[in-house]
Amino acid sequence: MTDRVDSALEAWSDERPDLDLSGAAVVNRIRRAATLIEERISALITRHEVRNPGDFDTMVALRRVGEPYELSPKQLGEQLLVTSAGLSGRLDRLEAAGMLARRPHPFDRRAVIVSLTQRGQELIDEVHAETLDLYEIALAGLESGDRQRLADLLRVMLLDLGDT
Amino acid sequence: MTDRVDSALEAWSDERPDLDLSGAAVVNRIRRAATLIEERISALITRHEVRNPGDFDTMVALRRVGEPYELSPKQLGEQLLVTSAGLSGRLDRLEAAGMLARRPHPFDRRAVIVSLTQRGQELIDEVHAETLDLYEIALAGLESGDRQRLADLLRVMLLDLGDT
DNA sequence: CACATGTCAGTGTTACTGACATAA
DNA sequence: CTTATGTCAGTATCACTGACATGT
Repeated sequence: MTDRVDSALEAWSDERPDLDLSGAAVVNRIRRAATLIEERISALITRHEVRNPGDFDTMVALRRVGEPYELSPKQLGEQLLVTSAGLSGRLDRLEAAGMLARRPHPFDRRAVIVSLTQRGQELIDEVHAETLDLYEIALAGLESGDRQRLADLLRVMLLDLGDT
Repeated sequence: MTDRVDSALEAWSDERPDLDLSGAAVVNRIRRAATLIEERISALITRHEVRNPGDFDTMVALRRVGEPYELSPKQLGEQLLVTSAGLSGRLDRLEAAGMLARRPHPFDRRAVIVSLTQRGQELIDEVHAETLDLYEIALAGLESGDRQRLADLLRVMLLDLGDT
């Protein structure tokens, strides 16, 4: 069986037979797989009242710290690599959707504490479960040993790409 | 050695030890690798007068058809999955940058023929060569057999994801 | 006074929707 | 008249920059 990357590379090698495309065969598959998975995740998220992937990531960051699911906008911005103003906008949307709450910091009156609401926690866990299901669909054709091999090969790549 | 996906999954399994994250270990690496590669490609493109990845893809579509590197906006839009108005904007930018030219269709006076200029062709080939170099860097840690294995495993995934 | 935190207003980017001019 | 092609104007989305209010 041939996938779309096979077809695309074939078209290229007709046009440029001088090039070695073995690297492209790997990297383009990675890019294509990421695109397809992201499409599905995006569709999945959209079904859950939080349209924007960035907003969703913001909730994930809060969920990941564990009880009591609280961070300052400052900390969130650093984790998410978003400017303070950009983050402010995300928080506005998420607060309006009832996914998180802002309250004043008890001692530092400049600061704010952002916390995931009950509803926000539930949504994250729900989406997360659905995401794992989606991954299982994507990996259905690979047995456990294949998965491990794939993960190991990809780790080598990531380390080469400077993923600390 | 551990990459960022290892760290992230470890944090998650602290918080949710009930979940099986072996699928996430694979898929998140694919997503992360795609992100890192796309960052580098984006940086590479930006150095070449065509800032926007979509504009670049438009040029690639023209390059790929081979001599004389011509398509109609209609055909381009279908290939690139962009609306006609959206494509029109891309063509405006690329034409202004001297990368392509529009001329009237000889018989159909509604239609237009878009062609890659000499400069556009050179730019595509240059960027393409640099992209292949970039892929080599990403794959430096994998020998030829590993690459083949990786490509094969990813093909299985893509076919499962419905990549025709 | 210098620095930190968070928000707001205005801007830039890019593609979309819907309307339109022209032609087949 | 219906359909096709391409363009234009206006809109939406989202984050950024820079300015600002407040507080340490």
